Amino acid sequence: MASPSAQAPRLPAKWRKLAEARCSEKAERLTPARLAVYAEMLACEGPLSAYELIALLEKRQARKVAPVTVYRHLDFLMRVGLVHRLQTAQAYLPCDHPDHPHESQFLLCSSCGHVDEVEATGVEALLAKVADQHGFRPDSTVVEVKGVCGSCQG
Amino acid sequence: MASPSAQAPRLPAKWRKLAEARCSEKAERLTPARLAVYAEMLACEGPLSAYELIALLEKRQARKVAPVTVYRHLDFLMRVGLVHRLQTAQAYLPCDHPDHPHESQFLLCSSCGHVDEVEATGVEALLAKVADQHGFRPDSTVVEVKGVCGSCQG
DNA sequence: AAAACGACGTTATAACATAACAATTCCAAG
DNA sequence: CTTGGAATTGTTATGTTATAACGTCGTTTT
Repeated sequence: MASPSAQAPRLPAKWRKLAEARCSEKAERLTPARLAVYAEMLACEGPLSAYELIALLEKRQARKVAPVTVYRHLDFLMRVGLVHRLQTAQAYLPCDHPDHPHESQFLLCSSCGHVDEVEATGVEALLAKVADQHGFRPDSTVVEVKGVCGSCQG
Repeated sequence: MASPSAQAPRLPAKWRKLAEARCSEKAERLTPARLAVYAEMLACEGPLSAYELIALLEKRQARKVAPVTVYRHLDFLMRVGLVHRLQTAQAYLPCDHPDHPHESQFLLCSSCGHVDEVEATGVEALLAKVADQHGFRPDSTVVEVKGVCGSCQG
């Protein structure tokens, strides 16, 4: 039988601890399968489509992985705040600082594909103000900026 | 043969003028097929998925409409700035004020489905500033806020 | 007129996501 | 400890969204 390391990439203790913390906060269970998906995403260093993730998991685990399985794990990881969905890219990205719940803004480089997750002070407040001016009560916000990152500007 | 009004909903002169203006600015051709799609979207008063739009067009024109056809027309309409795509809803919406090019923010009511397109001063500027602080050169932005609109709050 | 280009039709397929239901595992209450 | 309920996972199928590839037609440009 294969060793555990063949089942999932190494997950640094720091991230595992954070994951456990987020789950116990919400009384959610961090199962091996869920952890394996999270670890795979962290190992990848960048956004992944659901089907790219399926391909990686199938390679890693040497068996078929049904789409619905991965979507369920992704739903879980988003529910507990460990993963974000990039709405403009139909892709998923591990949260950069899962130590606290938050709304983020994303800077997507159209040249290299890198995504920077930032938590800019003022953005959420401004959007809340704008919503209020229109009599709108906001629940969640999506802010994604496409452009060219510093490294890709000659 | 059917009258023209059976082929497309009535499109107020004002909107047609604006559409023509936007197209000539960009040296794009406003063909009858493109106009028909735009008119259908305006007649609907709300966001439509591509396939909902296909269904409406098929009913209106009494013939099959291939998805690729509608997607091409949508691409065109977005290119000239007459239509926006709601990234969080995979849906399309005619621009509320196509008299000038702009970036918008969208307020999506999760209760009634209404979408308010607003052009809040400061939002784009703030996002530009945030991007700059990260050495990022922005090309386009997506801002979508989910919540409950005024009418739906008891 | 010929070449180049853009628009549109047609067929097929790729990519993304969920429904429905069965089987299993986990955990808490009795 | 065992039993019952709830959450998780497996399996199969299907629904939804979007694009690829290629041909034809019509207009514009040379």
